[in-house]
Amino acid sequence: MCMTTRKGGRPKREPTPELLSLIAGRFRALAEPARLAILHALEGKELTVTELVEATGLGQGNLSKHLQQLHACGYVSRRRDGLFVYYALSDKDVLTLCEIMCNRLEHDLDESHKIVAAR
Amino acid sequence: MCMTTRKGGRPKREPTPELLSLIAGRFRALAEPARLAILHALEGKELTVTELVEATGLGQGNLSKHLQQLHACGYVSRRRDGLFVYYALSDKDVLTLCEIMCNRLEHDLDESHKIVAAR
DNA sequence: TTCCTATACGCGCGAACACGCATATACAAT
DNA sequence: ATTGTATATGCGTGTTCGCGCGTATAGGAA
Repeated sequence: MCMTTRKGGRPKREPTPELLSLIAGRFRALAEPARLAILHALEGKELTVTELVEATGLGQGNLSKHLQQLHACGYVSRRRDGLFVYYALSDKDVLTLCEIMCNRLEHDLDESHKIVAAR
Repeated sequence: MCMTTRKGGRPKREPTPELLSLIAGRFRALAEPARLAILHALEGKELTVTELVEATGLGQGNLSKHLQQLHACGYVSRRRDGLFVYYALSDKDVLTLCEIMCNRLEHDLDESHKIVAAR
């Protein structure tokens, strides 16, 4: 894990329960298909809530709540322009996280397929 | 996100709801302080369930269930030796994921601290 | 066999959460 | 002011999930 050995012999921070909860909360924000769909829709472009409603098929109220969570975790940024609020990805790490997870999934699904194919 | 543009102009796979659910499920397995504590305890060494009970302070039954989830996602591996079952990290990516998340958290907390200190 | 230890599993409760719906707020236009 | 549009927020409900407790299963020792 990340919080054990800091390179260079610096003080190793044992993960307190509070720290673990914070990290878990960040993962939890990504543990929902609807929010992943939002992040995917925002890849590359900046979108308003209404555009996100169309892109994801979610209800407006529901979508707005998901956006609050993503914003609270710092995954997306908000910009108001008149009536519209534009959301955009504010963290490039989140794409890396999803990519790693996706590669893992691909790998595992390939293995499952091999097992089925091998019989 | 990972499932949009495949380098080399290969067919871009639009994320189906099922795929998003699978990815979300993988993140959800990491969205729990208890499971993060387990992964942290397993870093570097292989431990039995009883050792993990001592290391994490979790109840045995509860811990066993968490281990099932981590195993189902492929994060940990199992090895039986007599009465004991040894668990170990089976995926190096999970450490990368936690490290990225931890760095994000550090960065955000630093910014929060700056805001407090600047006033 | 019987007994003991280690691990897994089933049940019930309470908390957290996603969703739909209604309503409130923010801003622009007239 | 009023009206309309865009976004946010509160409520009620159903579901998921973490946890504690008891019990079942697996394996070893006597």
